[in-house]
Amino acid sequence: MKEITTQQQRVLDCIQVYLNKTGFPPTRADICKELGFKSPNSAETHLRALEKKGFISIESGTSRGISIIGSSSSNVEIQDEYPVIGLVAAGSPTLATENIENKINCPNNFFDSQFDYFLKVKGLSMKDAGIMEDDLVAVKKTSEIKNGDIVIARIDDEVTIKYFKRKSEKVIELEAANEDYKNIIVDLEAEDFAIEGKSVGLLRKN
Amino acid sequence: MKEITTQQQRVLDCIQVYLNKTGFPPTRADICKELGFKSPNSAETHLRALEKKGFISIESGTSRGISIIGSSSSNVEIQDEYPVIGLVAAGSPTLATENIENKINCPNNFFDSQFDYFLKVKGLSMKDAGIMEDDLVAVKKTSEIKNGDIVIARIDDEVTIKYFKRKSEKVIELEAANEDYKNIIVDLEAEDFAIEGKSVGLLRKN
DNA sequence: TATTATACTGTATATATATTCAGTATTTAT
DNA sequence: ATAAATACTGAATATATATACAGTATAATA
Repeated sequence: MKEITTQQQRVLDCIQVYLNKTGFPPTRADICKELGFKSPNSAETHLRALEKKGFISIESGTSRGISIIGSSSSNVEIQDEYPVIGLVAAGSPTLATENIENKINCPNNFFDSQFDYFLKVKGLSMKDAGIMEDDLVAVKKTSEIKNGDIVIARIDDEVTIKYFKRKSEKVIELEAANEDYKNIIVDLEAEDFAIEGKSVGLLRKN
Repeated sequence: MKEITTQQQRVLDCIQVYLNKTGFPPTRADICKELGFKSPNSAETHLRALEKKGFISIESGTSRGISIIGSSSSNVEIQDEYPVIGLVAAGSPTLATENIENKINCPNNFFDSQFDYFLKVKGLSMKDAGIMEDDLVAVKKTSEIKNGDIVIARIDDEVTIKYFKRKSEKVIELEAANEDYKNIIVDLEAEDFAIEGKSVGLLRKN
């Protein structure tokens, strides 16, 4: 992407604003009116410059045939709705309607990794990892877990959030980040154990 | 919103698909071509029906002047761009371009209160409040502060994030949430003190 | 120094496009 | 039983719009 001049930026912004306001792109005349140009050719030449530099594409012979490249339809950021699920002591954090406390809109690339839902944390077992009561942990449903990951794990019917540490082929330690809580040793052969997902981010509303 | 017929739904879908593909709405002729109609009036009457039922709006006398109501542009939630500012030991966290590390898109009602920027935290002075190194604190520029609020304060040229506690008319205590750090007593008459804002939320990217 | 890019005004025009009018037919309410 | 809504074809037209052409002027580049 080449350099953009001040005037070209104004034209580009004008297109975006017009799109946000009306839902369709402006004509040359619309741009002139908005930016105070007196000739449609002023808009035309700026549009051609923006096209040449790769900021927009222009469909030839088409009214309002302007589209901003890397924006809107071919959206970089897609806004999605994510459910907030309460961390209940018993039972899996399922996405069933009755478990959904509310929903939060945020871009789907908001955290470094894709995620599936927010988990509302109860208790202070991960206090030293900076995870406090009522914090919303962004959970990605996955079983690809590394040592040191913060996981949402289920043992029998109990769900917890803890650090993951593999001790051996058949033993996993779930480590709390609070000395008041004790770690959990899981024998994979003796217990019903499952990884619900892992934390990829955190959100706190004061 | 009234009932929609099968054909009207096809036209509505066609508009959406065309928008996603090109970035601008279709003409009557475009719709005909896509759906196999042989007269532009076929599209016209469907469009008028969709308008009457409140699914779209049509700008009179305007080419491609169709916008889908309750979609994209007329979004209920407004997505905004917020700068991320590094917490530097010296100097105010100004919104000058050179201080902006990057930008984050999120809805403007994301936290319970409006905010102005994200502050990237350095150090662990607020560890026990669940604020860790590199966490992004959503800061609202305000001087309306209550005791117990987490504030971004400046003393002379040093900026810190601490709990706010008013000791007397002219003395304020800035309290750390980490026993390894000592609290700061500010004499308002002796020092150059300012509240840059307060924390209204937190964001952490793992 | 010549050339290219930027930044405009002003006029003109082919055509892309919305929109109306005249029909026909079927289905759904009243 | 009649009106209204749906679902089309087909033709006509006023105008909205892209786009080319003719200029002028300044700044940047080679």
